[in-house]
Amino acid sequence: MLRLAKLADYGLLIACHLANLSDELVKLEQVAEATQLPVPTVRKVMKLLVDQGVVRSERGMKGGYALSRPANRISIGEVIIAVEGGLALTECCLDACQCDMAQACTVQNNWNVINQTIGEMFSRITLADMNRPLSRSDVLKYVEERSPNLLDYVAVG
Amino acid sequence: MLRLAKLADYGLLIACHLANLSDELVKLEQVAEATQLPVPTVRKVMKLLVDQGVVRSERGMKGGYALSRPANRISIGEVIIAVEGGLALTECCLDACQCDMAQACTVQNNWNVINQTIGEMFSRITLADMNRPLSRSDVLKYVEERSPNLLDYVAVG
DNA sequence: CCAATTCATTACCAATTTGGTATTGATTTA
DNA sequence: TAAATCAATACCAAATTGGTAATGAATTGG
Repeated sequence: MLRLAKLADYGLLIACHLANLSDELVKLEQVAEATQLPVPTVRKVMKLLVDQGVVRSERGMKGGYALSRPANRISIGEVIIAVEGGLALTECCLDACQCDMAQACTVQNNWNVINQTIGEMFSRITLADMNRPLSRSDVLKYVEERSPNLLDYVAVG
Repeated sequence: MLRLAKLADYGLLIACHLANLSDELVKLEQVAEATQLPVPTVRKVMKLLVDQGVVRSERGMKGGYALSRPANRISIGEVIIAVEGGLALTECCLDACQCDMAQACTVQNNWNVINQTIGEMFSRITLADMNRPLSRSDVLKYVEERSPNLLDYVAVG
């Protein structure tokens, strides 16, 4: 139903791995071994994470990778967006609505609302959270614990 | 970030269209025209919807398609699953966890919890809901309005 | 200053997935 | 029996995606 690209999944795995090492710099190959992922793939994902400021890197003999912030200040949404490059459940209505049906745009707009709600949930779950078992009610808390102002921040319909 | 396949999007559009016609049988071509989708594509999606019991069909000269239940008793989750054939955000840990990292499976398990939460949200939003503008707080209600028992139904960690 | 190590960047490829098409068959109505 | 309409199968082309290879740039340490 909802698909998360493998690379995004990898990115999350990698980020959660880094989250367990605090500030220590780890080499690409170490990460690859720890996560059981191919080295070139880890390299690719790392680049994306570095580009988006989720991970910092240092070159040279003592170089390596580490999270650029504490794990509890990096959201999984940030990681996913970094790797997948954006968030969009549907494609229509992004630039200009080509479809004629007025009703279609109601549907599309509703999707956007749903999408944003999920996106906000993802922006509230951190890497630190992901490294300990989450219960279902934990997840719900992330949805519910938003400021009332935010609730209707996005005007619709 | 989260991608919904085009076909699933189409399926939703089609289902929402049918939802506006109550029990009236509509022909494939009419649906194609109304939704601005290619006829063969609509046919493909229809087949999936019929197979899963979301839509009923009748052959012959007075044949056509209609929802198999009232629009407020068909969830968008049902439609999406019908077209996409299942729900899975990630792939690991579906059959057997191949990865060594114990931590990896914590992450994967958390994903499952998140996935199920979203899935349940989708099972609470109906086609009828999708045909009127939803506000963000509406969406939240669907997440919150679950019985307390359900909350911790899925044991984790 | 040079060599070794490690990350950065670019370009590329192979394979799966996906959206879409065409054709032939089955069923109902008139 | 003929026309209309859905059903089913097989197929294709294009886009996406996961993964590879090779070369370049920066840092450390002798």
